[in-house]
Amino acid sequence: MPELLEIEAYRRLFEDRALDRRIAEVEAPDAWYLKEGLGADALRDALVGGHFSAARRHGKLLLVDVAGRPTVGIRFGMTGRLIVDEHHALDRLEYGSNRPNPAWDRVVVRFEDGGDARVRDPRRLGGVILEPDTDRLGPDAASLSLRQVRALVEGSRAPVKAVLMDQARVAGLGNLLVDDALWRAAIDPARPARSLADDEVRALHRAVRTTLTTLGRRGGSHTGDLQPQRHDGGLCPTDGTPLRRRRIGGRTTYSCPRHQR
DNA sequence: GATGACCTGTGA
DNA sequence: TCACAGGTCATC
Repeated sequence: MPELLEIEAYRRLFEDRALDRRIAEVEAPDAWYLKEGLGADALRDALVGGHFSAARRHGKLLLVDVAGRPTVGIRFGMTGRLIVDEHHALDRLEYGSNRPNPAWDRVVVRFEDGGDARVRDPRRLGGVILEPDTDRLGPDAASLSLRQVRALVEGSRAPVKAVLMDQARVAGLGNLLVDDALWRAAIDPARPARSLADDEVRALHRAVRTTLTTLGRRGGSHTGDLQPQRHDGGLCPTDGTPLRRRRIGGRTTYSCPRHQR
């Protein structure tokens, strides 16, 4: 599913290929996909005749600026993809369908030059918003400071995993990235956040950075060390211990009962 | 803060 | 045929 790393890949694709092209037409056949009262007509009015001037990202939210017009926000849910002129940002998407099916195109922006940018989302869990509000998102996980990690875990008795996945506290981390980061930090995902000692907070901060750079280099959230072991009988890549499977923060969680404490 | 609903393709 | 995947939101 798209987490911070995938959205960043979408952002780069958009920046590389969709900027400064005059928008001729907008198709939004799925009214469900337009959020917060936005209608197909309003989206069309906001875009047609303009051009995209920048692509930004905050957590898992992609923000595309339109020169002199309102910004468009795109959320990709867990199966959403961005396609520009038949170019995909990713080879495959974990848990998403990798079959091409134009019926899953929820929003298509056609450029005057004949190309287009489209959001393809089989499961319709994503959505497009006009002038999205980013105030309710925490700091972006890609530039998280040690001080911010300290503030994050301070005072919360929720499982540290739930805290890391709470987009209001820190934006961009999803189930897979969090499991991999906690595995790297050797911290049990179920630990109350505020029970972390200072050296564990440091380890967590380091682990989030390492996870993002390492998996980013490998090509996405699904390239984690834990990923091949996310199944019955999966083993810890460090010490070979059978992994534990639980539900924490409402999500399936894999962790090593031996070295994650 | 935890839980279930939303949505639907996939694989057993 | 059905459990399962999980980002987000409403509700408890």
